[in-house]
Amino acid sequence: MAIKITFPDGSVKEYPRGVTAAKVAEDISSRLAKNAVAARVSGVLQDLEDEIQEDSSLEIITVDQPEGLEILRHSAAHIMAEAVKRLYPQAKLAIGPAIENGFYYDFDVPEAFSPEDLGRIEAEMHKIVQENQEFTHWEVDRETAIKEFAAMGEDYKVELLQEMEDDQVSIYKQGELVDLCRGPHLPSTGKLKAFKLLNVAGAYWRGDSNRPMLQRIYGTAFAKQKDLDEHLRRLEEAARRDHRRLGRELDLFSIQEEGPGFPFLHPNGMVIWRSLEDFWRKEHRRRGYQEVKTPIILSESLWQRSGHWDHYRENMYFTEIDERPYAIKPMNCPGSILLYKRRLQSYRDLPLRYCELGLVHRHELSGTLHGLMRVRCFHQDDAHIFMLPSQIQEEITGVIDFIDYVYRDVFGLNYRVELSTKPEDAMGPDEIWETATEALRKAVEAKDIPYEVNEGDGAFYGPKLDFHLEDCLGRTWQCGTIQLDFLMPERFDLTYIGEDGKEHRPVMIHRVIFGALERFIGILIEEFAGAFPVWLAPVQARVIPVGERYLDYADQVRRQLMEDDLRVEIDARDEKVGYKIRSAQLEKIPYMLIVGEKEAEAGTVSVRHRQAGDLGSMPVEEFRKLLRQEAASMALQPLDISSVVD
RNA sequence: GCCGGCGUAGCUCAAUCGGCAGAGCGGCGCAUUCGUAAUGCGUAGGUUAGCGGUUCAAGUCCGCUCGCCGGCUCCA
Repeated sequence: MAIKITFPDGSVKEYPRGVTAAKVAEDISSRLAKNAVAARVSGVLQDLEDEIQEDSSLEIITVDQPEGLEILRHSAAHIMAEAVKRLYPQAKLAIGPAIENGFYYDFDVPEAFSPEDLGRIEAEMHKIVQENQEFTHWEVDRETAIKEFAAMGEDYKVELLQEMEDDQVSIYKQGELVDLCRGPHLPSTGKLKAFKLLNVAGAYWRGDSNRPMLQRIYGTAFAKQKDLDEHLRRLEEAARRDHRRLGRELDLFSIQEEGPGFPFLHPNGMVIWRSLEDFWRKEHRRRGYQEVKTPIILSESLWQRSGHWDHYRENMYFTEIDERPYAIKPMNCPGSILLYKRRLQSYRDLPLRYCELGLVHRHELSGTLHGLMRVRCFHQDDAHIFMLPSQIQEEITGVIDFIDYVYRDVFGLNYRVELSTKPEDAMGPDEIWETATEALRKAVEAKDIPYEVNEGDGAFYGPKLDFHLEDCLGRTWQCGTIQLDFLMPERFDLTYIGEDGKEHRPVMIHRVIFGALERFIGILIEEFAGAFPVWLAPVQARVIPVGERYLDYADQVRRQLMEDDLRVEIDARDEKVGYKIRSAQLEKIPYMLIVGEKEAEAGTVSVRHRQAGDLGSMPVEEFRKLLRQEAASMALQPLDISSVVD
């Protein structure tokens, strides 16, 4: 009895019924068989050793494919679990998935793993690989599975099984390890060549801080040792662009023991800050925003009215003035709302766009603080748009375009969008949430921007579109957000006078572009690895006189450049040129201007760029134009001299 | 907040079994006046995160507190 197997290229071949994908792969080429990790049979991923009983399409999945690598990593997690069970028989298994760049497995063990334990576990894994144990699997009905896992003391697996809806579940076994798993897996443990355990961390069972804390071991695995080495090298490189390290090395900011989560901006960091702020102001002005400033401390009663008291109190700081209770603002919206309410508003004046670089304070859990990325006080580039219901779409779209312009066009950053929906602890009725959520959804979809839905992650007053940026290790941070709010206007009884002379209820958008200046600067530091484009660079050019005799000329050059507000300084230290260049390079200063006898006589500077190297000499005036233009255009790459226009 | 790890000079790191706290870089001083990634010599710099304990003796061992790092939870 033969069955027909259709391959991805459309070709069809006959094989005996019950043939395995492994045999088919072997039939095609021994090389394919060697790299194969699983098969996709009629669209479903399965093991290579599973028998194929009917006419099917077949794709052999190899380790070179993303799915193949994922299977490899998932199998690595199982091998790690087996190693852990051998060394710590009392360990209970929780879950162990493949993740981006690796895998993890959560264990419940009486004592936490130490970093040294990882070495032992890794060594045991190597043994298991050596033993080349086969991965086998079978189906069993759920009730039986529950009994069996209960007998093994695998309480977490039992809990998972109890919540599953399928009648039949799939069980995998390799060596001594029996695990509840959908698969597929490698044919055998010997296929795992390149892996490494990276670190161990606590993780709550099911991500719930009320449940037990388990021990999570993270590891990574690749098809080849070369790929693993490359990945480890990238991790090291990423550590070098960590904004906390660069922040110290480039003297941009610091966080002192006296104020955990409260960053200090140094003179160099402040230059970046001011450049961003100038850019921010200019861009808002031309989009019809009006800048405001609202107080940092406001009466507690305001926060009760806004709902923060009920929904956000845990994150707030409080104080008392003249025996009356006040709160330090965690958000800027109530302040903007008070400004809106200060007078009667006409429909003619809407949309009213108030923007504010507002300093907010939030009590974040100590364990979550992270350099500039998560702090306890930060400046939001906030704005509140008060508008007619008919203006919702256009305003949302305007903000989406604004964010896209800033992220992509200006900074060259890639971002990911999430639509965050109603949280559990939310104000207002479901219908309003639905209306608001749909309005946001409609706006992103109209822009054809891909997005994921982040269920239950909205603000307590409204759903939001969140814009995430990546740091050097690929961790994502929420930066921009657009929140649509029907509820605050209600609570504060906001109104505008409509065409009909009657009072109507406006709708609000709360939005940020950078998110927080602090976080955005953190992202930029890592994105540029500290080598900021000229418009942001704390020092744009450093004049390096080759000897003391040329200090006067160096100063003349500096003055000339400073006339255009360029940030230039002189390295007047009594050191050799090579030394001064090295220091400027390490400080990642975009341009170095070497001046000596020749330059002083000709009125030129010898230009060196931090990446391009020696660019030869040019008249000071020409360099001035180049630098001015590079700064003004917010160029991400150095300009070519020939492109500079007068 | 929770789990684990870590904390020595401004920075990077040494200090054997519990036995005199050190080096390089950076800083400062002197010499040198130099042409595209490190000139030489000298010198200052420490409550070994803090508090308590064990010991003849603690950077080292124990306890507590603080901070940092990696995760989890949470969020701009």
